Amino acid sequence: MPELAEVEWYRKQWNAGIGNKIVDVRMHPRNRVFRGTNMRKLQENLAGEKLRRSAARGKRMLFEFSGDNWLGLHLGMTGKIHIAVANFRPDKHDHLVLYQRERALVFTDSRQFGRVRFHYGRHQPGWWTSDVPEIISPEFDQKFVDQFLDRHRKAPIKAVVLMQNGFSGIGNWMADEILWRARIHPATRAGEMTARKREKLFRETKLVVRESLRTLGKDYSDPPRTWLIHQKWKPDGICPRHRTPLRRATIGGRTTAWCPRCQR
DNA sequence: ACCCCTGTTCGGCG
DNA sequence: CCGCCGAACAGGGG
Repeated sequence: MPELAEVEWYRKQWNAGIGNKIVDVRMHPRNRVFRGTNMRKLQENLAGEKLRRSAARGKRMLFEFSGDNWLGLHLGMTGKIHIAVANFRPDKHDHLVLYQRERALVFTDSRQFGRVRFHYGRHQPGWWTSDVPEIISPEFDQKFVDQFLDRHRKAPIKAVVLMQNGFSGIGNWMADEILWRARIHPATRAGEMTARKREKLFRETKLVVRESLRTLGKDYSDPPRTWLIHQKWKPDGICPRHRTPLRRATIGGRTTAWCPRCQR
C-alpha cells in the first residue's frame, strides 16, 4: 500500500520505541531487502543503542539511533512496519526485527521490493540527502512543477506524476486521484498541457497530499468519500462526479483509471 | 492454472 | 548522451 501518506502512518508506528534501547537485532540472511547493506555492521552497531527519532521523505524513511547510527527503510510494494510483543517470533517475511525490552520493532515485506539501509557516521547518510522538495513544502511550487514538466515533455503526464524526483511520494493511486481532480487525461503528453492545466495539476497535487496526510497519514482513516480511490479498483467503478463508468488502461506502465467524461 | 498488483531499476532502442 | 518503455524482481491473492 505504501505511498507517502501510508508511509507516514507506518513510520509513526515505531514511535512507541523512541527513547528505548535495542537489545537484539534479527535479520533473515541473504534477503533481497538488504541488497547493498552491510548486515553485520547493522547488527553490531544497533545493539545497545537507543531509537531517537525518525523522518519521512516521499516514500523513504530514516530512523536515527544514538551513537551516530542511521537506518533507512523503503516499503516497496508490500512493505509494512509494526510493533510486536517483546518475545515476537519472526515469520517468513519479517526480515528485520529490532528487539527492545518491552516490544519488538518489525519490518515485513512479502515481495521484497522494499529496502533496508544502514549508515554509521556523524552526519546524515548520503542516500538520505536529496534536492527534491517535499510536496507539502513551499519549495514545491508552480515554477518547480512547470520546470519538471518541461523536462519530460514527451512522457504521458501519468508517468511524470509517478517520477519520484519531481512528485516525491506519489504512487499509483495518488497519481490517478490527482489527475482525476485536475480533470486531465492521464495520457496527455506533459509538453501539451496548457498553463491552466499545469496550475490545476499543481493545486490538486498539494490538496491530495494534504488530505491524504490528514486522514490515512494520521490514523489510517479513509480519504473523503467522494474520492476516486473508492471506485478505481471496482470492476464497475464509476466517476464520483456524475457516475460515468471509469475507463481503465495501462499508461506510463501502470494500471490507470480515469473518467472519460471529465478527463480530457 | 493464470493473471493481477499502491515500486524501482536496468537494458534496449530511437 | 538523453529519455521513454517494457521487463524483471518475488510472492500472495482473486
